[in-house]
Amino acid sequence: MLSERRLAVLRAIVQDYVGTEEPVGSKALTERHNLQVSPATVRNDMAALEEEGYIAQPHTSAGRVPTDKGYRLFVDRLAGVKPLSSPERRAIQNFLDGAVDLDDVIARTVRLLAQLTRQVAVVQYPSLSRSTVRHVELLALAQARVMLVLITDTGRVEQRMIDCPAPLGETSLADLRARLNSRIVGQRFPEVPRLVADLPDAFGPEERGAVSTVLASLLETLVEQTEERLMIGGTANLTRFGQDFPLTIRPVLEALEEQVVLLRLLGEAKGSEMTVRIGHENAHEGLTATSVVSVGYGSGDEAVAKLGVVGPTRMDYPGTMGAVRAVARYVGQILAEN
Amino acid sequence: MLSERRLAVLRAIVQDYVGTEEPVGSKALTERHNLQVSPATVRNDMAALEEEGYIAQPHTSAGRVPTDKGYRLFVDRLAGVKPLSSPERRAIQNFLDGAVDLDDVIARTVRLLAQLTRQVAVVQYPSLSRSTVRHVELLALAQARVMLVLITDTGRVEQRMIDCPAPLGETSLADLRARLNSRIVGQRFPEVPRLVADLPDAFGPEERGAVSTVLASLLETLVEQTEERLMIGGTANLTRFGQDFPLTIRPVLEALEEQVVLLRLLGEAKGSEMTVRIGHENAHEGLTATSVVSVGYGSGDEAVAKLGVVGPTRMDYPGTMGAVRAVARYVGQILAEN
DNA sequence: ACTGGCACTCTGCGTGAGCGAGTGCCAGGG
DNA sequence: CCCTGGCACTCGCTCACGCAGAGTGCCAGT
Repeated sequence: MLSERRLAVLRAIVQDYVGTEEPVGSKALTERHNLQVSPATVRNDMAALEEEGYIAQPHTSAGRVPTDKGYRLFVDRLAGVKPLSSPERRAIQNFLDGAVDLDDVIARTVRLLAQLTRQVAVVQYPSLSRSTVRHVELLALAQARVMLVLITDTGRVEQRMIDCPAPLGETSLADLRARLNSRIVGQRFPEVPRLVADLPDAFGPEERGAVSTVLASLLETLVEQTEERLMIGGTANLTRFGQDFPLTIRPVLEALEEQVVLLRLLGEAKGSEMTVRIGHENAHEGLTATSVVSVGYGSGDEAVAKLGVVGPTRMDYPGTMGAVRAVARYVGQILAEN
Repeated sequence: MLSERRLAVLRAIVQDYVGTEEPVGSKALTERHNLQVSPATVRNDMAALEEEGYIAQPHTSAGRVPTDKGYRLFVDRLAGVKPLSSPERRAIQNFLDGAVDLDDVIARTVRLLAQLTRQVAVVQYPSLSRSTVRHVELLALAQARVMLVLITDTGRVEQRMIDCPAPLGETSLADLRARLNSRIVGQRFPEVPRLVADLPDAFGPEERGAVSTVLASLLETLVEQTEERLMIGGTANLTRFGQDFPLTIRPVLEALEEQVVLLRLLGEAKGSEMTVRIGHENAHEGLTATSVVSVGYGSGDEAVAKLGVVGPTRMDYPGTMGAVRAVARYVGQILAEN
């Protein structure tokens, strides 16, 4: 168990390192933070912290740098979440209030987060699997061609073209539309297949094929579109990463383009809690030098999607966490108002 | 006027520099390209080319590097468009054929272009202003709440929520829907306002307000969504830019995030012709070290949007132009099939 | 248990020499 | 008139050297 003072030393190291981006030595520590002890004492503490794996020195006779484990301890026990200043809060609200539709909300959120944290922002579109159906629309485009439009409670719209095996009359289409909507509006996506299974039985034999095709397409849309989408912004902030560019930045950019990776990253965090993944905890080669701060957001009490930022492990955790949390809250409000 | 051989020297310089990324000297030139003259002669030619502003030397007694003007000449007169190999063509077709909807087509196109050219790819969504209306749908979500869904001939879907001043009956809504569609389906967006101007007159006084609100919203959607969208990919390729990273890559990333800038860039190129903008021709501070190769694409003879790549001025122009043109063609085909 | 002192170990930076690539110019030859 | 070979010159790059400066570890003293 680490003494109180050693924790204080670790905290000071993290804070200084985040600020200066340079290994921090014992003398500088005693000067900048009034620890009330001499550099020599701090050195002993640092030796102990290093022994435990919380800090490391890049080379002999250089200052110390926090390890992933050190950041972990810092985040878990030493740092709070720094609330935003009220001008910042006002700015968020103003910025988000101007949004006109879901795409716009997401786009604004990304820009906002990137600006606020000066890091790369990632926002997941509200997941279809957790949202409910608001409306299904069927449009006859041509003889045997139908367009399916699906509207969710979060305002997301998905469409799909369907070629039917046989033409479907206007009245049958209207009938199907009415039946579909009465059954599945307000329902969650995973419920839908069960609820529509027997629908073809309500139609005549010559139309049953077309109806089945439409339903199959609907289910397919539900499944396929459950695959989630992301929006990313603030990649220019990666240039503030460090100086050994090509080696650090390249894999990060590659990882960011692999949406699958990001989705897994966001998805792994359970529930809507704020989650911080530090360095190697990310289980992705390109991201071992980055931390991911993520949190769920949603219109109600439950999270419909996640958002977060990706930055160097050497980041301002309290500030970043504060910004992420605040933005998530406001986005939730905006969605609820819709 | 430059002699034939001097043009050959310029071509050789560009090709070598693109390959090696290092200033190229007279000796290396005579060795790699069989120019049939001695280094000394080449030196004289180089001096002349430098005099004319086509090449420059980074420092005294270093090799020569093409200037923007040199690249310009190279692109205009010295280089053709390199056609893709047939395996490449097949790969394009296979890759694009798997797309299920418009979003998917765009996403795949971006990845494809980025992979093929190893540069940053930019694809513009089919512009609403150049496309026609396929269908308008009106859905009553609640008493006085209507959702407007607009479907274009390129498969794009835009939706919008409308709060009406007074409830609009189901039959009136159906009536409005039918009238709207019969008037504007198949029409181009700019025509729409004229075509629907007198529609409210067909309704009774108590509904006219609601109808006007809906129409206003429709027109607003047309205007607002004419604002074009982009998809970007392959930013990881920026790391191959050069070694003085932070200074070159940062402004480029920033420019890429400013969609307005990119849209202007793509938009400036007239018609659907292939356009190459080199370095300072881009008229954007962050992009003076980059070239943009763009071309229009569309389902018919006319371009509905543009796509292109952004890369260092030192790029393989013939290859890049070939890839861009080929991809644009295939995307056009895919859209036409839809 | 903390402190002051001391010797030690590195990294980083500036200096200077040597090398090599490349140039410009000039005189000579087809 | 144009091309060629030769020659002196200019720089940028790399490496070795040396010197500070910062930081550490350890030990003896309070």
